[in-house]
Amino acid sequence: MLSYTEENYLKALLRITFENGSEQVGTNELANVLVVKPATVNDMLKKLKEKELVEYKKYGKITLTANGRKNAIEVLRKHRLWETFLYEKFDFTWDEVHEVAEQLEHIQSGKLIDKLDKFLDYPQFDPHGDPIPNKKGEIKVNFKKTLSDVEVGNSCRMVAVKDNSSSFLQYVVKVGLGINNEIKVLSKQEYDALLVIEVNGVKSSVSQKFAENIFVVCQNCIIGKTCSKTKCEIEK
Amino acid sequence: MLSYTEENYLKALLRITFENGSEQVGTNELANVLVVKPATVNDMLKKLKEKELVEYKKYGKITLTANGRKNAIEVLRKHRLWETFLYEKFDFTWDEVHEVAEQLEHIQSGKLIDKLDKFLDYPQFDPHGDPIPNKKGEIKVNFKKTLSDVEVGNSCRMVAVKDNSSSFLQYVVKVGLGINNEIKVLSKQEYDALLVIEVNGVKSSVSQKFAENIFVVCQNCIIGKTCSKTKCEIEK
DNA sequence: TAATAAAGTTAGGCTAATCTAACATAAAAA
DNA sequence: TTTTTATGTTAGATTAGCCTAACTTTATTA
Repeated sequence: MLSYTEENYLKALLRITFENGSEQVGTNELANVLVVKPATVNDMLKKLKEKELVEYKKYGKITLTANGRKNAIEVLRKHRLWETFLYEKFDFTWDEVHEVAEQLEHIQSGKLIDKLDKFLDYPQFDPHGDPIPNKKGEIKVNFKKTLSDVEVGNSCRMVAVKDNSSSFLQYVVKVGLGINNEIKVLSKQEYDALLVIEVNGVKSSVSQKFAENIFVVCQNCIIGKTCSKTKCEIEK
Repeated sequence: MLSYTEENYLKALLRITFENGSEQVGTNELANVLVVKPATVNDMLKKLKEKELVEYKKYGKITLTANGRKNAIEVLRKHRLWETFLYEKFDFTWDEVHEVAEQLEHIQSGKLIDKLDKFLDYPQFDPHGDPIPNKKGEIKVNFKKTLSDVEVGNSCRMVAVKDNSSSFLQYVVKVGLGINNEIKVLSKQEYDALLVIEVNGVKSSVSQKFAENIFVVCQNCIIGKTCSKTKCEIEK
């Protein structure tokens, strides 16, 4: 059984791994994320190494073991399921869910999580558009890509906007776009990256600048299988 | 902000208070309930006294202050709301809810509890038939009375049985009784305490022995206002 | 009422998780 | 390649919550 604190260390390691697109994590980096001193991280690392949850050598980088990763993903799964629950069932806003989910993610009960998952009808993404690991520990890819990262021929789903100016938002509406809309990228101009997209059967042309301000997720890849940080190798 | 452990001490004090029908709690008693050593309780008591959550003198008895009681009731409220949630929404059984609620009761979020309360439609009793304190901290009485404790002319609600033998349970069914049924006590024979009760409009006679094996709650009294442990002063 | 038992307290120790301050190593820059 | 900076480590201390063992006070009972 892992302590509340140990779980947080593993979760932070996983998060950094995702953000960096690399398995290698530094002591200071981890200390920053957890808001503790590097010395503290060092102590904990010894314990986690002892328990075979991380691998690291003196002055080297930290990586999660398979078992450490499994535990971290389990915590992440709980966190994101609870966020989804709070958002959908209890009218919490985007900014409110995180803090409470930080606490709820440590509740120990397999049955509770299974029931929660079922209750929410097995959601794949949390309210922030981040993917929820499934029971097997598989995670759909979501690197906070923008529409401009999507390859020609592929589809994605809009989850958020980067620019919140009203002029931009009005433009978004005009194109017929909204949260959760499926967007297919039909073509991309080589010269200026002008995109032709299709939303609800309607085709539109949008500039690169526009595309860079639309956050999307691609729902078809599992981390570690076919996707990298910048490129998403979908076969639909 | 109270720690997880401090909350548990306060909750245990409140629980003992209810069970004893007295505000006076002993160190060993508390240690037994919390499954720690008396010395540990002693240490914690100093801290709780310092924070003005309990009152006690050396070698004396422990009592909750108004503030300590308020905090304890808040934890109890959360515990019982979560039990109700697990039971009603997630198909947990009676025996499963407690362990998980022990964890959930420490989640800090006023909004969460308000929404939970609303989501469950402001329940007054948890799955065990124990009363859920309302937002103001008022608790409806429930001393795990049996049907034989109910005064003539009063009504109560069946919440459990004491005897689990099949012969008894078959008798219960025959009388038309079940969990959550409203029971009105119409009369009581002085000589042998034979009761005439009414359930769903049907009158039956039951023996004292039978009545002593039916747990009921009376839903109309607030602790500290009109009720004592053995007698429930209802004005309906 | 004196002896015994029960209840409560104190002192000293342990572990998990944190800190500061000083030190060691690796990486970057001059 | 040497110096400087960034990164990582160690030692020693602190706090919360727990323990055991020895002691003190209160309650019980012979």
